[in-house]
Amino acid sequence: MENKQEELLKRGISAIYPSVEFLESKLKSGKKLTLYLGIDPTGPTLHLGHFIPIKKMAEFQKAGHQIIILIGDFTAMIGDPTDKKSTRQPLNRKQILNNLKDYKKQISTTLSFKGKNKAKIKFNSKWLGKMKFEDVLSLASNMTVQQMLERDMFKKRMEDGRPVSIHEFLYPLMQAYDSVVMDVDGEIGGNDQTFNMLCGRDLMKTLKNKEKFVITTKLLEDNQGQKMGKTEGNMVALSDSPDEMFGKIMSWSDGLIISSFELCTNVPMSEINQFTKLLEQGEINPRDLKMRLAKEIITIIHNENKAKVAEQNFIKTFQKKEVPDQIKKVKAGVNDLLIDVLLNNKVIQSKTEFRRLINEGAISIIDKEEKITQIDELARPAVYRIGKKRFIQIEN
RNA sequence: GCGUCGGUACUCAAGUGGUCAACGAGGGCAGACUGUAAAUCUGCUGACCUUAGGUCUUCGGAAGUUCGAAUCUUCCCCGGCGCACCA
Repeated sequence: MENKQEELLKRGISAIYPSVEFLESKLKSGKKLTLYLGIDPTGPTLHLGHFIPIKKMAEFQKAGHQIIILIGDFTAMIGDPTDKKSTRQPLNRKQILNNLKDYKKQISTTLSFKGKNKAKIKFNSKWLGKMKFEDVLSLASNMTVQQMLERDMFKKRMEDGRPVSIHEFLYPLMQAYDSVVMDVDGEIGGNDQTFNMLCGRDLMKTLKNKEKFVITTKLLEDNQGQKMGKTEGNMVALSDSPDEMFGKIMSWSDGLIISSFELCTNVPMSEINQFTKLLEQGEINPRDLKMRLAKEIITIIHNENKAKVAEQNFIKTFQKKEVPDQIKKVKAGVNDLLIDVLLNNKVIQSKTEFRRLINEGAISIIDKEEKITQIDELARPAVYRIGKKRFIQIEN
């Protein structure tokens, strides 16, 4: 029991405000706490970065606390300025609704939306969308420009002579107001959200005289502190197939292994510490550890069986250089050109890309180990490999 | 409102009349190497073609000057900075 609490308050945690002791006393009181995680539906898929706080939420849920997932369908229209160098393109309502369509499905593998203590989903357009301008004004009077300017990224943009819009100033305020309306005890989020979440803490104190606690989770980063962003291409999306996840995780740099184990799996910390030692002493091949990592993550997001299958596929495809079990199959006419078939099926972006790939010797027929060198190559029934990762089976 | 500087490809960022499909960096793609990687090295990275070449479309928008414009002119849109305005 004591152990669980320690896990809850330490594992994957970056900081706790106002203090760890404060939260501990809250937990000890035995009261059921309400805490929330805000997600802005800025894209259709959630990724591993979202997963980390979600997983932490799940731990609290298991401990009997009330969990709220707040979909920032209103705030998403403005866009969180965090980490953005320039003003974000506002999203329209339709795009937002489309984005959040599958969120619940993607989250439900981790959090429970069923049973006694089910997680709730709320939308902040419900209250933010109804505010009158005067409501906004009185809310805005609780925060100063100076407070906003404390934000590095605003400061930096000003120094660089880049625009900072008023509506972006309002973003942290809106997020802060979410806390107040929902009257939560605490909030969880990635440590890049610290500023926004602390604004909520301040506002809660001002308006409700209540101490909201804030838990920030660590971000995925390698041992050199390099942040793993979704722009880096290998960010695992929660909607990825097990095979895709496995491949992506295996291509992570080794430095990411330990922190990923801590943040994304349920492997006990004692075991993870053991891994650290083994790695340092070179007594274990990082590849094997990564395979374990991939399996653990896929088990949580999908299930154990799928994780095993994904592992088998990976071994088959990459270690033994065989073709994966499930590849895209496409029908083609006898006289169709390969270039057209690939283009029509969006395996390649343009004919020019095809030419490039051919020049690079990247396209080949698997069985015959034959490289395609002609642009007017016919689409023969065979399994083609394009580069390392793309496969397509053409049938007549 | 006045003045001034600026808006360049996925991102950042050079270029200021022809040698510009546009230097460089990041990202992406491909090849070599490997542990599947990462790092490193090499090549590619607007589109279309009969491909060491050609054609077309791009440098905020529109019109113009010119044999020729991302580069010059005019107007417009959008931003930064300074000044003014502060009823």
